[in-house]
Amino acid sequence: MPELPEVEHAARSLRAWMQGRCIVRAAAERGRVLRDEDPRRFARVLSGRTLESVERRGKYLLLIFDREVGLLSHLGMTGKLVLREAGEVEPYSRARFELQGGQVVHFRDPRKFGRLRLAPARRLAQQPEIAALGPDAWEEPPTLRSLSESLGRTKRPVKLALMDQSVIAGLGNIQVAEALFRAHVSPRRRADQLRPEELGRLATAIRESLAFTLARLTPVQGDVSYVEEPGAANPFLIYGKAGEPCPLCGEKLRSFSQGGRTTHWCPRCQR
DNA sequence: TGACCCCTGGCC
DNA sequence: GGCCAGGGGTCA
Repeated sequence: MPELPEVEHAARSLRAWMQGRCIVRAAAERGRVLRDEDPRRFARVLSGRTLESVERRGKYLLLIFDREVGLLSHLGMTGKLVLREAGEVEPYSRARFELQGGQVVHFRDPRKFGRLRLAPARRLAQQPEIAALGPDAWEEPPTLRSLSESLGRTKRPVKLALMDQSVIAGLGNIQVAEALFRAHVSPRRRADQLRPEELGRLATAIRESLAFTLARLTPVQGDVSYVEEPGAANPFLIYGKAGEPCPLCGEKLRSFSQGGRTTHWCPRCQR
């Protein structure tokens, strides 16, 4: 369930698995993931192509095949790219790329919130969803200056502003909660009322939180395990830990709803 | 800005 | 059986 670190990891995995390899056959099921795209066209356009490059912008993947065919991908809530041997059945596989030599890369997505869309390679970056993104939180890390400009424009709570992909691209519910905790800033604070020292701490905290999560996702193996999956230990500082003691002060961590999503925080550390 | 929707599985 | 879930989009 991907935020920037998981998508970055997916990009690295794709490069390791597919870059320079010929897709003997591509296929996809008709339905939400492909939206209005015809699966027959998907198969026709991508079969026989070679993956040339994979880029990440925010939570989107931009794949380029043979310099001309582009594929825009978003993993949604439950999307994941996995490498399997030929003939293995992959549950919830919505699309697959059969590689020369027998392996298969599946776009697995139980909840079908993910997306795959063909577009001319040349115009991938101009697709509306990509053009609407703010600076990438990892490639163009936020600074005191960039945050004071982007957050200074909105009266929304800082939690919601940081979740807005047009403000900063790549952060989701977990990374925002973790970064605000690291910065000692309350998620309820009005974005335009943060003091310079708080913005500076927040810029650092965002980079640290992303680096922390990304470090746990490497190295690339045959399969990609997300940081938090059913049964896995929760590696985060406060996310998903409401009711447990704060790792810094021991106060009980809390959660509440903000913009329809759960926000985790420490009422004593975050002001 | 908030409500609701898209989907399915896992957990209590 | 009901609630929850890290994504985005639309509508009033």
